[in-house]
Amino acid sequence: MDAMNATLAALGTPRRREILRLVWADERSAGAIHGALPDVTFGAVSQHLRILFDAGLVSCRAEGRRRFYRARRRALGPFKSALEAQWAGALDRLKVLAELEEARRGPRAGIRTHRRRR
Amino acid sequence: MDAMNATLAALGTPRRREILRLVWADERSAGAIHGALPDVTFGAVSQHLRILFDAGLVSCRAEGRRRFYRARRRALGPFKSALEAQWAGALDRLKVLAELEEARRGPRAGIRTHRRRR
DNA sequence: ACATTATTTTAGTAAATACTAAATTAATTA
DNA sequence: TAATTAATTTAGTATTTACTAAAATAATGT
Repeated sequence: MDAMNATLAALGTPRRREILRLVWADERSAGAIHGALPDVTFGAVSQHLRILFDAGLVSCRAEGRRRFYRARRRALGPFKSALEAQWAGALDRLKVLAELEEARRGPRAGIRTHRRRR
Repeated sequence: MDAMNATLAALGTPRRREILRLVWADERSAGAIHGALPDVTFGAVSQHLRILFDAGLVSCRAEGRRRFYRARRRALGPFKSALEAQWAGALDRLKVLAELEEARRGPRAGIRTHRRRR
């Protein structure tokens, strides 16, 4: 997969754009990112971070047991301004929430799925 | 779904970017687009065209029984230059083919799926 | 060593997606 | 009118994806 495909695939979901936004201005630990996204598990956040990292859209700095992520704004090139423009609107956060709700998929929180071996 | 989400979701697959490229410089009929994509059915192309149209990334002009599609380059804003840059490379067509092959999903051509009522 | 904390990875599930083949719609032509 | 052509839409399937919960990994602290 070339860089363009990885970039556009990674940016193709509202969830990952929300994560990218959280690490846009400052770096944040994976746990802090998860804390800002109350409707998703830590595991899911970690998976999205990996996709963003593999696409080269975020950097990762280990410090102790934490890992700090930060948007690689230069790597986003022409997409940088488009994302910033969208995030500029004051009511945008509400739109993003509605959009996330609309775009949700997969099992819902609290639904029991399966049990793993002990 | 806001415009940004529709745009990035539509651009998120190599197949739709390939279609967009085909209608980048000149308009083409749906059939001509299908003709340039030998590994996909006309129906699948039509579905992709609808997604691109709904996202506002292509325009559609009916003439007789044909429909001519064309990229709405202005609507692509900051993505325009990124796409053009990727398409500029001479060997890019080969890369796109490899990428499409890698990204293929769904039933393969020739596999019998089901039979509809007569 | 053991427990705690932070994160990743794995295994499994539900939903979305990309696709095919067939049916349908619509415009043109015989 | 019926046949032909161009395209869309529908119904059904396989694959991918986004997710959860649990297990595993890794660093730190006791």
